[in-house]
Amino acid sequence: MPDVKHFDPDAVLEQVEQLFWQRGTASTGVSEVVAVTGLSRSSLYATFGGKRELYVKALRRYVEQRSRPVFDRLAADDRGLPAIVDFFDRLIQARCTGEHARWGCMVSNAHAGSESGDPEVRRVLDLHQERLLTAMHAALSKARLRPGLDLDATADLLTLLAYGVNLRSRAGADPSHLRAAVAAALDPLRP
Amino acid sequence: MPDVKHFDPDAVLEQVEQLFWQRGTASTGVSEVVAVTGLSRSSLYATFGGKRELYVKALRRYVEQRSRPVFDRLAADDRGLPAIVDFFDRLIQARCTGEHARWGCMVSNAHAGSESGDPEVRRVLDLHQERLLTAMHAALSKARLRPGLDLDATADLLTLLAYGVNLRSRAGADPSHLRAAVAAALDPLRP
DNA sequence: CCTATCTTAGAATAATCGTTCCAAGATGGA
DNA sequence: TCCATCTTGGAACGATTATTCTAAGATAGG
Repeated sequence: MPDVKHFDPDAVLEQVEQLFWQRGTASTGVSEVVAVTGLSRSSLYATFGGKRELYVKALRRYVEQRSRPVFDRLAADDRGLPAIVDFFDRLIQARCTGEHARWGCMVSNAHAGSESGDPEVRRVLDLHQERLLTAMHAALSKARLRPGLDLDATADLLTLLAYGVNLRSRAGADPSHLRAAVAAALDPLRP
Repeated sequence: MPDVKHFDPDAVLEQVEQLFWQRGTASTGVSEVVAVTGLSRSSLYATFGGKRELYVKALRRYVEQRSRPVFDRLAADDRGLPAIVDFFDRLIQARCTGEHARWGCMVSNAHAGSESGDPEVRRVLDLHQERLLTAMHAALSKARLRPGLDLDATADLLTLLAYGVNLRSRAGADPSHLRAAVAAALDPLRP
């Protein structure tokens, strides 16, 4: 039997994900990927393909490993509006402090870059959007809300708000302002 | 007296602005700038400096020539909520149809890219944000609103919503969904 | 221990990057 | 018309880009 890989592909993919997340794909060279991962170019290309495929795989990993658990928690939370408040609190916390502060959201970043022209990337963006929308809708449907409220439109609104938070947090937005804006969106929903 | 320029610098800057707006700075080469403008590299560098300064100048032009008039109109509109409805209608129209459809907003795009790390770029982003916030606040302050509403927080919310619209429009978001989301944000403001 | 088969390190590739340079061309006051 | 002074076209620059290739190293069944 032949030789086996001398590294864990998913651990490497996580490093690559963080690199592309923080700095984008267009302004990150393969040399930097090599430097960060410690892999040789041969191993990199043999395992993941070219730079484009590497980026798509890293983006997919972000959606599955980072976004998915958060969306699932939101969808499964039965508390109603507090579930949504919690979602935004955690979002703002993650975007403004800690390890990934001021990195924004990798998917939101992909929207604005030239990578969004790639059909394969676009499909990942749409998947992300649809999942967030669905989770938000589920959480909303379990809340006691002001009568006559349009659930679909409100879910759309809160989803767009999340994208706005992601974007502005990258430019150093004040977390307390972000929290106040979220409160302004959620307060009028109450009966 | 020496020779004079054989071109109109602002007309060229507009072409460059559109190039960077649509494709971003990291994935647009100086060769493409040369190709689109018809200028020689000498003239380009003598007039605008290097690529970075060219991008910043193009971004500044966007903020002054594209955003500013729209924000001014919003701030000067005395109709109250209809002024804000109008702002978002025009925004969604511009982002989803016509000449610049699916380009997003150059400033929003800059948020997500690596260019947002540049302090000079950051200052332009902050200026844009502050102007939009101020205009939104002015328009809100002239509206008949539900009592007890937090004007500052609501202005923050609507500003973030605009960024969300900008982002999602680039990925082909359905304009009618965007309009419904905006309506969901504005409806509960009414008394 | 041998060897078929894979992985690895790193040199080499051609293309493109942003920038500079120089000679030729254009300008308008003297 | 002459000329000092700027602009212009385009070649040239070294650095960096993504990708490929080759030779050496590692592996595990026979």
